[in-house]
Amino acid sequence: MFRGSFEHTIDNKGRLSIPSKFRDVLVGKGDERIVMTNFVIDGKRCLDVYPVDAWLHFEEEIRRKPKFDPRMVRFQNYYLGSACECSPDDHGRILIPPALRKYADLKRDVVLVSALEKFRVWDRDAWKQIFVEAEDKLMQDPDFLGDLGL
Amino acid sequence: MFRGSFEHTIDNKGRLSIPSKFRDVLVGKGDERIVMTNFVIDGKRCLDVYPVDAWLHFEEEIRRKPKFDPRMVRFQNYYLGSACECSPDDHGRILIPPALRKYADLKRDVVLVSALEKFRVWDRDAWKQIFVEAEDKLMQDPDFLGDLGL
DNA sequence: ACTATAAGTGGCGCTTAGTGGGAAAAGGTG
DNA sequence: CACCTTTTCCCACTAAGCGCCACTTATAGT
Repeated sequence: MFRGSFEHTIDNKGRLSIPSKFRDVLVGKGDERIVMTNFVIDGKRCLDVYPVDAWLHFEEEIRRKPKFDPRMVRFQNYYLGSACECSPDDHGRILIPPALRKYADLKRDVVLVSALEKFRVWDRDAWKQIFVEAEDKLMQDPDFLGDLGL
Repeated sequence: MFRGSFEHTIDNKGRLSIPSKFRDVLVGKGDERIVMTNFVIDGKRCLDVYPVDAWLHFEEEIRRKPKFDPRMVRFQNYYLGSACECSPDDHGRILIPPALRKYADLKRDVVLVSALEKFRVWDRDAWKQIFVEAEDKLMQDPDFLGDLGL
């Protein structure tokens, strides 16, 4: 399980260091390969990154579902269609394909944010907006927080 | 269960001593690891700190809930996304990640305040305000206090 | 009141994580 | 087949993290 958020930078060759705490999780699985694809939350684009085993498990679940539901076709086109597998180099860096980098508008400064069994990569400014909006909306809904035991 | 509040200082490397009374609780659990994340009360930001077992239990509850409710997505981004696990060094100090330190505006002087199964870390001035505000509002609501048997 | 013990704070130095850049290898194109 | 671009592997630099030791203040016991 990934935990925490980390500010890293993409160098001018398109390489991104995976935070060592995330890499530890991958090493623990005995397979450092990851799969990344595009995603969007609240109208803001980011990348979803899965350990390869979690991704395969996810694919398997998808395969069980009705294949010709038009929504499922769209989902496959969108989410599965862009998926890209890669392995970190010996410094724990991954090379983000230009298409995905462009999609999520990743320039230099990015944030890697845990999301349970996967993590996400955001442009730093976009993440800031997502974060403060989440903070605001949550604060305005004390009942919801109360239900969670906070 | 944590109890009490303690004024400590963060050294210039970002390390913070956990009060020995809090540490005793962790030692009693047989696992001194803690998980901290950001939180906000009455518009003032602080850190929530959980013993690792309490945090895992909490995560488990979250995982049961509907994953794609937008409020839950926001909550995951905000609360879980910033969560950071760490262990105290042999003097019982933890290193607070820069991002969290900045978030809660923790400079040098902080207060660690118990909150049942977890505790919170506040900038000392912010805590002062939270405290007197709580005092004021309570005094103006004698019925509420009466219900509590005070 | 004095001593002994523990708690909190500070600082040094080694290690490792994160980043950058150059050279070799691979792949694609005219 | 030669040339150019992209990827991969390597080496190097910097700064942050972490273990260790030392000092000071608080607490407790005689």
